[in-house]
Amino acid sequence: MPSKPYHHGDLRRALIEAAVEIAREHGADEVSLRRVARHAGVSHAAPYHHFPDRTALIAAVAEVGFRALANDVSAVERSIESPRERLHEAGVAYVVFAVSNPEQFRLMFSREIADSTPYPDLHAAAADARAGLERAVAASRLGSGTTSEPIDVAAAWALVHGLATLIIDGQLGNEAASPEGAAALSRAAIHAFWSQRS
Amino acid sequence: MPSKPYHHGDLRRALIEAAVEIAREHGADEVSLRRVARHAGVSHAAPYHHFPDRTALIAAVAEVGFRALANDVSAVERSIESPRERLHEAGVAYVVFAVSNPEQFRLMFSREIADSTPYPDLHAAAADARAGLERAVAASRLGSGTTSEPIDVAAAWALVHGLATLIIDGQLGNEAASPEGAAALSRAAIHAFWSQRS
DNA sequence: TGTACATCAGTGAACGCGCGTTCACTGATGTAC
DNA sequence: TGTACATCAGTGAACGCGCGTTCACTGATGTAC
Repeated sequence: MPSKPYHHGDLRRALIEAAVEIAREHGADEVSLRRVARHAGVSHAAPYHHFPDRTALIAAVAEVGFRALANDVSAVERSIESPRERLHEAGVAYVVFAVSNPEQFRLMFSREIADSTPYPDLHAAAADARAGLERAVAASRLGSGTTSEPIDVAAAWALVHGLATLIIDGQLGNEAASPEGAAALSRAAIHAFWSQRS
Repeated sequence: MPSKPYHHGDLRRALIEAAVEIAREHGADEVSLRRVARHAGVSHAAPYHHFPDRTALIAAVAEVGFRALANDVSAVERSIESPRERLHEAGVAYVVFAVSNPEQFRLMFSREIADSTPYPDLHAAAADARAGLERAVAASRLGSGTTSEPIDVAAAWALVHGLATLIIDGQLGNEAASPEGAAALSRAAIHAFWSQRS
């Protein structure tokens, strides 16, 4: 166990974790390759052996985030029976994830990787997360006979994404900034739309 | 009419317009004080006679944006009679504004000015825009007897803000990227939630 | 089991860049008398 | 109407900064024989 091994061992993973930590502590804007390398205790050129450029690192961080989000949403799916309730709680889980990991959430939707086609793994992870929401919408039969399903997915996604975005941008007050507050607020907002439906 | 007057005349306004143009053409991230000054044809130190720092310029740009948004939403208010319809179209106007001015919209909600207290004019403009939505929600009696009004405002805001954000981030497909497409999509999404209400 | 060698994963110096901000300055404008 | 002077709104040089990226390099590891 040498104190300073020349080879890191799993630098790729360490860099991603460092990026997540820097985002959490200093904001998503502060995630630079040099800073990430510094945080991981490695020279600033080392990351280039693992990522072709800065954007690739961001994409890897976002990928991890989408996998965690998909996981959180799926956990709800497995634990609740009523399809309607399941949709509601999947939405709450989405918002709670964002509020619990605001800077990672920002990274996941940052412009730099808005086009995920160069990053197939990221693309797949994002699609998985979205698929969870789609399943919940489909099972709950949110739409009437006249509304098509894609629009229902878009509407449901927009609601929870809007809640998440507004809360982490501080636009809905401080009470909503905690995971518990966010859950309560988003649950109430979801019910404001859906409570009177049959 | 000298070709290069030493004094600009209305540099403050010109700088704000330059910032809007740079955002539109190159993205909100590209708006720097030096670039804005360059675009306005003025030395890079000149802006400091009109704005104490970079953030103050961003705040001024956001203020203009919020005033335009409030104006668009209010225009709907005056032109539609049915309160329910009015709320829907106010929401559509919100999304259409965002899609028509995506980079300015981004600037309006950028983290740098998330706390608007140091910028009273910005704060007031943002409050005005929000008030328009609040009036529309109140008039439409969105909530039932059991849901309180603030949560209805939050829910309505979240829905349209989510639509706006997802569309300008390219997450809802290319058809939604045009103002017409965005209007159609957001109208459909709003109806997906509200069409079956009494 | 040992050795030669290819490959891999680091290092550290260097590049050029644009940025925000400060400073001493100067030209233009407005005002008091 | 003219003049002295304060104030205002520009200029351009300079500061230090962190960034992404490239490069020649070197230490460590793995593999063929």
